[in-house]
Amino acid sequence: MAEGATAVTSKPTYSISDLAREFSITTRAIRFYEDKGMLSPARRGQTRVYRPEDRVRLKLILRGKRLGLSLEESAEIINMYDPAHGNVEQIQRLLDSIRTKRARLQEQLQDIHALMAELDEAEARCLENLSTESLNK
Amino acid sequence: MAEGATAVTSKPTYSISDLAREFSITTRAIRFYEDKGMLSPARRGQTRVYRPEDRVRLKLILRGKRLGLSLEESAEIINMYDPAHGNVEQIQRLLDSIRTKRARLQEQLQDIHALMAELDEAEARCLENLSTESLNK
DNA sequence: CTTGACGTTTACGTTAACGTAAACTTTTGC
DNA sequence: GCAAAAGTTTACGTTAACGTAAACGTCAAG
Repeated sequence: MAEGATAVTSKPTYSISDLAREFSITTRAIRFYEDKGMLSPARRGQTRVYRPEDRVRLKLILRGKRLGLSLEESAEIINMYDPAHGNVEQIQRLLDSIRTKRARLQEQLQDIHALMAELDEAEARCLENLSTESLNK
Repeated sequence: MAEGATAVTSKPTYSISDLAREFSITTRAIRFYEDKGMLSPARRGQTRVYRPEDRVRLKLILRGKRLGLSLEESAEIINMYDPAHGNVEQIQRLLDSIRTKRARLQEQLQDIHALMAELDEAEARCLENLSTESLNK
């Protein structure tokens, strides 16, 4: 089961270690995300069978991690993609959390730009030091 | 000691709770950062006295947190601001880690833009649902 | 037919980043 | 001058996010 494709015409499936390899994580982590209700792969007997939608969800989880989100926060975001969300109040609260997330992302953008500028300076100082260092030889 | 300024002409100082209030964290957290070697405020007797440089360091720590960095990663970045870094090898390794950090920040930028786009879509779907919902009344 | 690669569940261990509490001293407002 | 507020150290508790290990099933290859 090196490649998960059953037929080129149908949707591909993946084993747990396929996904683990692709994203450089452990199978333990993937099962952990399932325990947390963030993944619910199909089963062939006992064995987990992942479909493209599961793979996308996993990608979203990992993107969240790269952004420093907790699994719970990622779960919240992923649930935003869901079909319908019942009543008006629920939708309002969803809108709220969307806007809150956006605000936090804006903050992160500022932080990243600031930090990048400082990395530039630090790099410049390094190069400076390297050149003066070579003069001492 | 409501305001930390001893004299307007000299550099201001801050108590631990001044900083805790300003950044909405606990004094426990601040002492914890000190335990980790990330802060080393002056002392007046037993009492910690923070100077502007300490405050800046704290800001850098918190910015790191917003970006999902571990305290260790933040410490590494903060140390990049230090005066001289000895020999050429050290500087080379510093340059390496600067470039690695930059790459990770670029990743984060991509992730943020992607996520923001998806938040836009999610918001649109919400508003859509709200309008169709109101028709059902 | 057994070995090895892959899968499963269950459960205890670990690390980071603090929270919480106790027990005590020091400073400050009135 | 004394209670309340703020400071200190020491130490155990907690949560998230897995790691690690045990103990077992399954199936294709040699």
